Amino acid sequence: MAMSGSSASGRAGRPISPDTTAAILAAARSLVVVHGFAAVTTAMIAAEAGASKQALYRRWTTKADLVLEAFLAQAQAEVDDPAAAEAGDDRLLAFLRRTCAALSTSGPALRSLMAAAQEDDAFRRRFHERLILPRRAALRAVLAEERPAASTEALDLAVTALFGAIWYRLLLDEPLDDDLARRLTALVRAGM
Amino acid sequence: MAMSGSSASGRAGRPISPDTTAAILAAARSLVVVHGFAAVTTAMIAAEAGASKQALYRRWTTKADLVLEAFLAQAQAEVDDPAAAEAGDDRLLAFLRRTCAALSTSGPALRSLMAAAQEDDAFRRRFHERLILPRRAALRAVLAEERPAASTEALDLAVTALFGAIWYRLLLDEPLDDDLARRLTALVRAGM
DNA sequence: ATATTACGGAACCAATAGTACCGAAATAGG
DNA sequence: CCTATTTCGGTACTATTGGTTCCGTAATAT
Repeated sequence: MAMSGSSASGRAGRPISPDTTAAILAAARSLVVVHGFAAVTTAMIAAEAGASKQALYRRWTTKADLVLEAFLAQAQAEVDDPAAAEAGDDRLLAFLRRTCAALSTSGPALRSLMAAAQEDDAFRRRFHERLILPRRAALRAVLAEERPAASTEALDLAVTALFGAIWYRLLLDEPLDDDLARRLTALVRAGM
Repeated sequence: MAMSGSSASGRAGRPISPDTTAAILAAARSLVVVHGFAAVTTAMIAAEAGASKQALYRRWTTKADLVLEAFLAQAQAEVDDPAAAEAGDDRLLAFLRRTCAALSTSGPALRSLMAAAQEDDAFRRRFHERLILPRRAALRAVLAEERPAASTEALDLAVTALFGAIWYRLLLDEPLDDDLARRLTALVRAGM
C-alpha cells in the first residue's frame, strides 16, 4: 500500500500503517452492519480488510474495543448538533430525533457493545468514557440551554431518564421513532 | 431422592423429578450470585446440583433460559407489592425503592441476562415476556392508581422512562439507591 | 548497515455451550 | 409381574472462536 507518512514518530522500526488501520475499521463497520456483532468473527474482519488478525490485536485489545472505535466517529457526527440548528428550533426535540434516527442503523451494533460491556469491566469503562459520557454531555448541553436555572443534578437526572428510555427500548427491540422523541420531550418537560 | 409424585402425567416412562429441578434452580441461583453469569458454567451448575448436564438441557433450552427462571420467582416476590402497603403511603416511591433494593442482589444476574438477550432472539422474547412485561404491568398499576385519568399510552411512557433510567444505571454500573427512587418519582410527577 | 518494528499468513491454544451415548433406575399400562 | 418408555448421573465428544505465537519479509529510524 502507499507509504503515507514522513518519519515523525518517536519509535524505531516500521511504523503502524494508517491505511491498514482505516481498512480494518471500515471492514469491521460494514461487516457488523450486515451480519451483526456476534456473527462477525475477528478472522472475517481481518480477511475483509486484507490484514492479519495480528494487525487487529496490535491496535485494539479486544473485538469489542475495535468495533466500538469503528462506530464512534459515525455516531458522534450524526447526533451532536450538525449545523448547530437555527435559533427558534426545538433543540431538544431535534436532538432526540437525530438520536433515534442514527440508532436505526448503528443501533444493533451498540446493543451488542452494551452487552459486551456487561461481562468485561475494562471494556465497560472505555465504552462509558468514549460513547456514553460524550452523548450525555451533548444532551445535557441542549437541556441546559432551555433550563439555565436548573441544577446540574436535575439536568443529569433528565438525561438519565431520556437516554434510559431510549436504551431500554433499543435493548428490548422496540421501535425508536420520531413519535417517541416527541413524547419523551413532553414527558420530561411537563411530567406525567 | 424422594419419589414425591403419584403417577398423574400423561406420559409413559420415568417422570421428571421436581426435586432435581429444584436442586438445579437453587444451584444456578447461588452460583450466579457468587460468581456472576459468565463465570458459571453449565458443568458447575450440574455438579453443584448433583445432576448431569443432560438433566439441565432436558428442562431448559439454554443456560440463559435456566438462569432466567432461577431468578424470576425471587424478583417477582421482592418487588410486586408485598402486603399491598397501607393506604396513604406513597405507593410509587415504595415500588421504586423495592425495585432498587432488589437489584442490589439480583442486579448482576439480570444485567447478564439482558446482555444474553441481545444476541439471541428466542431468548429475548422469553426474557421480555417473563421478566420485563410483568414488571411493567406492576409499575403501570401503581401509576394508574395515582393518575386514574391518564391514558394507557401516557402511563406506558412513564413506565418506560422509569424502568429505562433504572436499567440504564444498572447496565452502566451506577448506584441504585433510595435517593434515585425519590428523584425519579419527582421527575415523572412534576417534570424537569 | 543494523536494529527495530509492522506486515500477511498460518498454526495453535483454551474455554465451554450444547450433544450423544452409556447402563441403571423409575414409572405407566397391561 | 412385564415391557415399553423415559429420566437418571456420568463421561466423552463436537464445534466454535477469541486471542496468541511464530514465521519470513518489508519498511522505517539512526
